[in-house]
Amino acid sequence: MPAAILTASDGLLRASVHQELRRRFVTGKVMPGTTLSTRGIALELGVSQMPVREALSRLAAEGAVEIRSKRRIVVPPMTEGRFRDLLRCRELLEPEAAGAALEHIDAARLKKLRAVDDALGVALKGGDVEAYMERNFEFHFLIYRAQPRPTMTQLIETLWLQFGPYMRVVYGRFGTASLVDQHQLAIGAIRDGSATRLKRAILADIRDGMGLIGKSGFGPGT
Amino acid sequence: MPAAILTASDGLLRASVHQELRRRFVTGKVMPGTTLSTRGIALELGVSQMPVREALSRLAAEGAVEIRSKRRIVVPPMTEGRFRDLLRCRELLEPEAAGAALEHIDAARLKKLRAVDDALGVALKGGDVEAYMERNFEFHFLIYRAQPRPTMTQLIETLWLQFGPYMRVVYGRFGTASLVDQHQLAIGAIRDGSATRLKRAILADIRDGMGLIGKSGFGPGT
DNA sequence: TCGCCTAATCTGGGATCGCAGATCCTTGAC
DNA sequence: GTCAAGGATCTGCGATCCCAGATTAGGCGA
Repeated sequence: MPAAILTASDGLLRASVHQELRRRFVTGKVMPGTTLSTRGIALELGVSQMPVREALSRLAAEGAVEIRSKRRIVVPPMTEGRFRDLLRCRELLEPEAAGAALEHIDAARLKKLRAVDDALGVALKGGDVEAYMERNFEFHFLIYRAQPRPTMTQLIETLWLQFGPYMRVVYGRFGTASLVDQHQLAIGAIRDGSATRLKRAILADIRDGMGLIGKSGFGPGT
Repeated sequence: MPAAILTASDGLLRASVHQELRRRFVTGKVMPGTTLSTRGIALELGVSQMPVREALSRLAAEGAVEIRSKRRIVVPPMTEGRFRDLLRCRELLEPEAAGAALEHIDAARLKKLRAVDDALGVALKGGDVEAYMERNFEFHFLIYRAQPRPTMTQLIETLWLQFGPYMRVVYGRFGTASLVDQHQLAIGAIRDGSATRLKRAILADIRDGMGLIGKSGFGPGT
């Protein structure tokens, strides 16, 4: 049952596939430890194996999937070491990106940010994990992508690609109820044009996730 | 004339091809504006188009090559905006990576660093641009890779992948004579275990390159 | 001699085929 | 009932084929 048939109308088929898989990763629609197969995804998406192969190859390059020995493509389980590593990179890059983006956030984008944050709040209260992750992704990258230059944003995306599946597990285990909406602070900082406060809000938001992780631990089931 | 025939003995052919192309980029063996062809590289490396395609696809994902419209894969020319963007990321990540790596650099690695720096000094004096770039890459990543966790190093590698071709142009235009060997300061800082001085040395080394760029400009020929 | 149009060629992208190896399930022996 | 062995099957990877489109060069007309 092809849930989402991709067509070549978008241009490059491989790009569509990559985009679709990427979306699934950052929004936590795949779980760590899952094994993926080119043929399976190809069937599901209604395309040939070829574009799927190249998309998975790219995801492997970005560290989102791991190609074990042969014949097995898995979403790597999170370990404490890898988690700390990724977190350190996020703490380094994301506040910086937000600070650089600040001056490029116009009124229209700020309005969109508020709208996304509203939707995020609803998902948060309702305990809708998937919606929360989608909105959260949208919120952060609305900020980062405001920068005219994309390099740093691309680096951050590869980090989210690796975090996504694991965050989904953590949220699924603990729910989103205990999350504080740090985004309000970010919006306030943007409104006031304060880079310092914006950076601090982003940092706090990142570390909020870490709080949950600390309670969760890194069992083999993750 | 197949300068380097790759065989599947290494394991995955696509990985070998990717590695080989990657090496060419970071050491500046390809020039900005060059067009690459899958068939051409496949012939040169003695492999089929397929591994080359996937390798180029990965390089495109990493920003090292650009797939224009259709039928053209080019090494993107450097622009001032892109350059500043990449530079900012390097300034942010590389000193941090070096600082984190410091405690993991043992005597053996330090000895290797000195050896590489010696070879680098020879290349610098002799004006051998290619050798200089190879040694320079080796030097930096001997430090960064000392970290037990690879994420930050991988991010930095994608930056070098984009810088490499352009640095080659700059060095080719101005020579390496005017470069100061900042690496001695780095080695001294490592010997003394001073993270602060190490970070400063790395930052200075990065900005040294920028000095040349400032004199070079971003003509359409780049 | 110059310019435009067309055809041949070369490109990348997708589909399909074949292979080697790993996994898994069945079946048979104890 | 249990366990192991062997085959069937499914996997990813590389090779090859084919197609649409873009580039280019050559030829024809003015």
